[in-house]
Amino acid sequence: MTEKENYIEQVGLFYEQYGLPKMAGRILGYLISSDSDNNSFEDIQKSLKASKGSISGNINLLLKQGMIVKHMISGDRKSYYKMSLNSLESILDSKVNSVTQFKMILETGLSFDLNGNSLKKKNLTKILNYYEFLENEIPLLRNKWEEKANNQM
Amino acid sequence: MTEKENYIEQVGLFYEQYGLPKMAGRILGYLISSDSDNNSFEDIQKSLKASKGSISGNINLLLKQGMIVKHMISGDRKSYYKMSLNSLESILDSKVNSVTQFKMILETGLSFDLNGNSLKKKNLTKILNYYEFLENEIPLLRNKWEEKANNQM
DNA sequence: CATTTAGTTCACTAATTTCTGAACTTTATA
DNA sequence: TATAAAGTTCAGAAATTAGTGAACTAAATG
Repeated sequence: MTEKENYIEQVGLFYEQYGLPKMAGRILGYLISSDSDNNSFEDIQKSLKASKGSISGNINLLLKQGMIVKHMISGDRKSYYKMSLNSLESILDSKVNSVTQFKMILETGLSFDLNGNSLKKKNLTKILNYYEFLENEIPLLRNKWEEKANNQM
Repeated sequence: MTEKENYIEQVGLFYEQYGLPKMAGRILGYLISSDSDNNSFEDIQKSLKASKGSISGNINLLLKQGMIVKHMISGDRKSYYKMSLNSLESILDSKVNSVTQFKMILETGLSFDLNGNSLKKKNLTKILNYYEFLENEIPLLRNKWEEKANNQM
């Protein structure tokens, strides 16, 4: 196994921790370590020595999640893929989403606790406050990044 | 299925999205919606109608991840569990960790790209900057929360 | 219009993860 | 010292998820 192949496997394992199929992680590893932005389906499939079915499914998964983008080259009917830049802000957006979801879960759960003065309820309310804090702060972070990114251009 | 049982299943599904076993999520749902902080192994097992083995394994998983804590009651040899408060800050810490890991992955990946001036390299460097930004900002967020939490007491 | 190319779909298989239940350990009580 | 209680461990079963490969669609080319 070359050093690069080994790297690609590591990226696969890294993303597996976060719930993606290993193959999707390998595709990201391939895109990160490749020499160009023009990575065709075929390049990816041959490099990763996997079936067309698996590459197709995982590419579409990554597209749906906004982690990669597809682009075409005129006069060429292959599809090309690269890491997505526009997903940077959306990473924080989706974070806000899950924070909001969890807040709702906590609120619903607390509504089952009839004994309103319990220590338990107080503690969970603290957790609720924390998620509310994050819900407010993350969009500020998003703005801060956008400003910074604009200034750099 | 009672409304509460239904809630517990929903929490199970919510956490499954984030890579926990459904049963671990159900345990969290049970702890959130229960009337007290003193939830014994037996309470949990009987409520969730699952095997002792599964409850044991999943409780220990949640303990290891710092999502719940165990406490004892004197004169009683059962173990009791509740949601963990001290994990609030550690949520952000572990976020920093994974950001740092991903930064390393990007850096390693870029080192395979020999064509140093490519557009691709420039774009990935932007992603790298973003993760660097997060790596710096998240600890500030942690501090801000700590201050706020201290003032509230 | 036949052929090639690029990729998708899907039934089946393989791999992995989770759950169960019975045997076991450890500590407490009669 | 037997019995009980509380939880752990682990082999095997069940369920879920991922990957393969062959048949298929759609678009482009000869």
